[in-house]
Amino acid sequence: MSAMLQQTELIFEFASDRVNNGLQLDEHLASPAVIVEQIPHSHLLSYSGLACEQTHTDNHLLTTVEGSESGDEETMETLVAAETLLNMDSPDSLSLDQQHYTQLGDVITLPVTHQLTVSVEGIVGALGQPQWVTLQRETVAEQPKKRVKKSKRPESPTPDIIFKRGKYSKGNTMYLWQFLIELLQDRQACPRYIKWTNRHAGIFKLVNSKAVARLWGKHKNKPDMNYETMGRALRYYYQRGILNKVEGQRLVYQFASLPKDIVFISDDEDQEDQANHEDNDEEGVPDDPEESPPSSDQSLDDLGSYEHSFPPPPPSSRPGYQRSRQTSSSPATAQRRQPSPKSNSRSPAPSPAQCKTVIRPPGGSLIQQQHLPIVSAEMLRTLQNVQSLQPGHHGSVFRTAQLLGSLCERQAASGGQTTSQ
DNA sequence: CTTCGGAATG
DNA sequence: ACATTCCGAA
Repeated sequence: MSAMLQQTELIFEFASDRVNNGLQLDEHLASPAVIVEQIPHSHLLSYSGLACEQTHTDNHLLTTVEGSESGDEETMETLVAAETLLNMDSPDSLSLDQQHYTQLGDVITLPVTHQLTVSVEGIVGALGQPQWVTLQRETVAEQPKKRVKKSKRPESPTPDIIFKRGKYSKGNTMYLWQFLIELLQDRQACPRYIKWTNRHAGIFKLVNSKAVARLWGKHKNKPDMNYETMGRALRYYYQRGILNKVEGQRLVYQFASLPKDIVFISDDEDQEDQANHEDNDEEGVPDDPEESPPSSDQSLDDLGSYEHSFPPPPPSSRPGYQRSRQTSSSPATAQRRQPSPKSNSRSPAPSPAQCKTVIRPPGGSLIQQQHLPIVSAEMLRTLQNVQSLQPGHHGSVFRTAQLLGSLCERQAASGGQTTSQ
């Protein structure tokens, strides 16, 4: 009983959480969250849908604009205008926590989040830890009651995500990798600007690096952000074991370790393209132009509200991660960093690996704008996904082999390994 | 154009 | 710590 409950709660929870970073959409989500408490899923969704309608407009706009803009800068004007609008009504991903929540009714939202968080977190006992890390820490050993040290990393990047009102603290303290993950879960960006090329392996491609960079810049309020700059940040991730580069393919990177519970949007089982064909990444998705020259972007409005949150520790199945925590918490599984001047032995940053990001299913998510939300199925799926996610730990640096390995692992794991559960 | 790191800076 | 900027070099 409690188990079920928790899951449900979680889901809701992240719905609200997600809001925070919602690039463009957020408010709607918040509302739902509130409702959640009182109502069961279906209702929740319905509500969300309603909420969505409002913002829907913006989203639409955004989408359109971005789509056209993505290809070239010529559309700058349009883009700018769009952005402006966006900003006006929805501060993209930035500070939704405070403002939005407040406006909407933080009272409600906050409580909900808080509660959930507490429940989940409480178990884990992670006080200042980022959601993702939370699990890991616990598993690892975490020196449980050692919050004595808390002072150590009080301000950590995503420390208070949970307890605080939302996830990322007020400003938008989302790391780039987090942002990317979110994007990958965002219907608006996912297939179009960024997409999984092999979800199991954590490999993704920045189709339209420019657009992604722009979004990132928007998020950080750095108008001048560009792929080159963002790329540098990305490169730093290699050393930190957060990302790896998939060589051969151009804008393709791989999460060294990816969250156990990411829910992938779009595609159902995905077309894992291993690395056989080097460059055929698109297929599977029927209609995305991606980088197609023609500017006719059909972008409809999928809008994407991505929700993400941390998963609760499944009650019945506690994730006993098998993660080798050799170096304490190194996410990257002790990957060797070539230079590694300093020995590792510390990985403060929340690595994606441990994080549990749960996303919402696709479908309609809350932002269905026009259509009414229906989500029973989705809910189920989400749950299932959450439970059945696999370990995909370590993604090493190198592609093909790794990929295959991952696949194998996955399969094997599903067969009997267990790890995750 | 993309990719890679070093270096300085916030 | 985590980027952002700038930069010379593949």
